[in-house]
Parts: sequence; structure tokens; C-alpha cells
Amino acid sequence: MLLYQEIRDYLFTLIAQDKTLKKLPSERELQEHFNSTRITVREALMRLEVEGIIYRQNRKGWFICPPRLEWNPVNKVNFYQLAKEQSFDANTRLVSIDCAALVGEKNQTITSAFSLNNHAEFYQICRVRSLDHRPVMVEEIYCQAEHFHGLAEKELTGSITAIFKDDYNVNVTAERSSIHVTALPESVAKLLHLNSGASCLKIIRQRFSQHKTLVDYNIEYWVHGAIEIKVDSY
Amino acid sequence: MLLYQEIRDYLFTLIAQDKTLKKLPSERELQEHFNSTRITVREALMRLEVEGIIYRQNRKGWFICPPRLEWNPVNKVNFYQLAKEQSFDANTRLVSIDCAALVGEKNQTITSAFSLNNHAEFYQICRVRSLDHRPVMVEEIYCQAEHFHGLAEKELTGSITAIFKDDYNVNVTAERSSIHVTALPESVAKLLHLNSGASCLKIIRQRFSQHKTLVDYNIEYWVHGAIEIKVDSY
DNA sequence: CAGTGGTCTAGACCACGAT
DNA sequence: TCGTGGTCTAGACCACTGG
Repeated sequence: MLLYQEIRDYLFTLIAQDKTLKKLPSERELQEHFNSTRITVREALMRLEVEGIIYRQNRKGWFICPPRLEWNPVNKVNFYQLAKEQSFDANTRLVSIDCAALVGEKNQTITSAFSLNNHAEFYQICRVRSLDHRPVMVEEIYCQAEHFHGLAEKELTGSITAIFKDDYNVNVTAERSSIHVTALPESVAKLLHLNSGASCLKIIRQRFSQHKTLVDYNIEYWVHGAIEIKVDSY
Repeated sequence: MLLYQEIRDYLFTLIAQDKTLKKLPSERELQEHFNSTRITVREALMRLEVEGIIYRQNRKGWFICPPRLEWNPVNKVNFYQLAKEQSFDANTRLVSIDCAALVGEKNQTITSAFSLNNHAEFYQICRVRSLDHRPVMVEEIYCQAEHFHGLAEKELTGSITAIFKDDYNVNVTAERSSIHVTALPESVAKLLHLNSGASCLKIIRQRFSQHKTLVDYNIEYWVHGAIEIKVDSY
């Protein structure tokens, strides 16, 4: 039996047995307990991290993942309602809203999704969403400035879809999502108080109006271990 | 700038610049190139692994991930058709088929999904699917033995859905999928020639017949970096 | 056989968090 | 200030792959 496997199994059992446990012993305590080194202890911890059982907060320690939020990308349910149904305390923090043209190679994808050139101005909204005071998702929203004058003055911690509908008469009627696994980029990790390089689900959503035009382009980074996707089809 | 970040960026550029590159330099070569240690080099490699850019084959080296298969869990398209549309060479290998009662705690979930007790017999099929000769998915299929007599004698490398329909007159009409990120279990990793602990997408699919009864229970492990999920909704 | 990654030891210094 | 994780060094032996 490999040593890091033994440590992993020990911690796994520890977590399974004590449902009230929130935080793991420190790396140095574990090192001593197993007469080993930090490298080996960390190997075990990183396995559990990939499994979505624990996560780390930068220099604070290793914590046990609470239950996941179940999310159906097909149902257009809003975040608060979904969280409430599953007994989570949901919260949204507006990080920034800017209005500018999109430059740079990365943004090229976005402007061309709107079939626009580099001069078009976009609102860029960045928000952090939390469940039970744990930040679990960072969202970047891009939409055309000319269609949403005054958006920056709205209350942007709730449903953007509702604002589009009520204040601008734009209905989101269709949506295309693309989902894959990747690592948290540095900037996103910082907002989540996590380490860059942690595994995450990146969801790109393009939402379309009743006129079939692209309303907004969203990039969501979900903390690995905080979400479970459910899809029904008939 | 952190050293492992530098190494990561160096490799990232290397991969971006040479699209024909299949395999990375060895860990010891990189260690020498950067005047560093294997631990640090491996830190960089593991970041790229989490990002889904490279993967490793047990003791063979680090390889660059080919393009991902785009998959829509809502469309009931079969694997070969999907692969062909995206110019992949698809293949399925039957690993095992058994017929037995399901015992053990892990299997409890499965029997109860069928609303059956521990004595009910199930066919258990295990298959490995490859794209362009790279194993990318392990699939475990469970279905009630009494409904599919003689299943073990069928050709099981193609579409199971087609066999259900053509040979047993059972049509899959609805499906419920649950998707989350986790680590490859040891047994699955071995079948994929990968290391246990690598990040993967675990997809659990429950498929229902025209009579609303559960036809089969599938567990799929997709190699991280081999799949991208696309969902449309209206 | 030589070369690869897999695992492990025994340290070190640093930045940041909690107090 | 002290404890935490974050990063890094400089080795070691082993199991397995490939020629």
C-alpha cells in the first residue's frame, strides 16, 4: 500500500465519520502522524482535492467540501431560486462593471460571437456568487452597450435576465452552453480565495433573444466540488 | 515570477507553436533546462494536466491532448456517429460482461435505482471506448438480467440502445444524466493506461423505456481533456 | 539495458493569516 | 508573533517501458 494512499484513505474515513468536520489537520500535523514528509502528505491532499472532497483556501488550510449545488443547464431557473430550493443561503457580489471596447486576442472570440468588430462597446460585468458564505462561482457577462444604455446604474446583484426583460424588453428565449473542465485562472482564483490551478468547471453560455440575436455572452467558473450538473432529456 | 509558472508558460508556448508535437520532453530534461528539480517541474506539468492541455501515460511520459470530442447529452446520438461527424476514428473494446446479483454498498445505489432488492440479477457490461486509438472513456452498464436474456451472446461493441430496440423491443425514450468532476478510480485508470487520481468527468445516465421503467444504469468515466459538453435549450 | 515516470526523504525560506 | 500553506532544493530507490 502506498503511503500517500494510506494518508488519503485515513482522511477519507475521517471525513466520512465526522459529518460536522469543516477543516482538516494541518499538513505538518499529518506529516508527524504518519512519520512522513510534507510532499507525501500534500500528494494525498491533492488527490482528495481532485476527487472534489476537500478544497484549500490560500494559506488558511484544507477544508471539507459541503454538499454540491445541483444545477440543470436546460431549465432556465435563476440562481437564488435554485439555491433556495436546495436550502443554500445564496449571495451575489458585484465586483466590477465597465463599458469599453474589447481588445486582445482572448476577447476576439467574444466580439465575433456577436458578429461585431473590435470597435463595438460592451458592458463587462464581473460577479462572485456564494453559497452559505462560500464563494463558489465567478461570472463574467458581456453584452452590447448600445442595447442596454444605463445598465451600470441598475441593481446588478440579482437576475440579469430579469433586468433585460423588465427594463429593456429583451427576452432570453434560447441558450447555448459549452462545459468543460479546466484550471482556475489566477484572477478568478483570487476572487474565490482559492489557489490558481485548482480544478474547475468552465461554462460558456450564449443567450439569444426572441429575435434570435445574441443577448449576452457569459463565462462562469464553478469551483470544482461545488456543483453537480443534472440533465433530463426526452 | 514563480519558477513553475515559467516552466508552465514555456511548455504552453511550445505546445501552441508546434501543432504536430505529441510528446513533451522528459521531466529530467526539463529539470536540467531550467536548472531546477523534478518536484518543481512536476508542479508545472500537473498544472497543465489540470488545465486539460496535457495528460500522462503511466511511466511513458507526458503527451499533448488532441482536440476534444464535443458531446451533447440531450441529443441521443450514438458514439460512432458523433465521432465520425467530428472526424475521429472511434473504437470500442468489450472488457467484460457478467451476470450476477449486485452486492456491496456501492451497488446499493444501483439496485435501488431499479427499485429492486439485493437478490435481483444484473448484466454488468464494461467497455472501453477510444478516439484515434486513444482510450478516452470507460463505461459500466447495468441492466436487469430477466429483461435481456442472452445479452451476453450479442455483439456488444456497438450501440446497446440498438440491441435493446431491435432484439428486445425496448425503446429508450427518456434519459436522466448527472455530471460531475472527480478523480479516476484505480481500476478505471488502469483500463485507460492512465494514472489513478487524474481528473475526469463522471457521467451517470439513467435511461427509461416507453413504459417509463428504468432500462439501464450507466456510469461513464471520461478522460479529462477528451470531452466538451454542449447543451442547447429553448 | 538505459530511460521514463512514481514515490519518498529531509530539509529550507517565504508570504500571508489569525491573534 | 506564530502557525499555515506555497514554493523550492538535492538527492534517493523503485517499477515499468522501450529498444
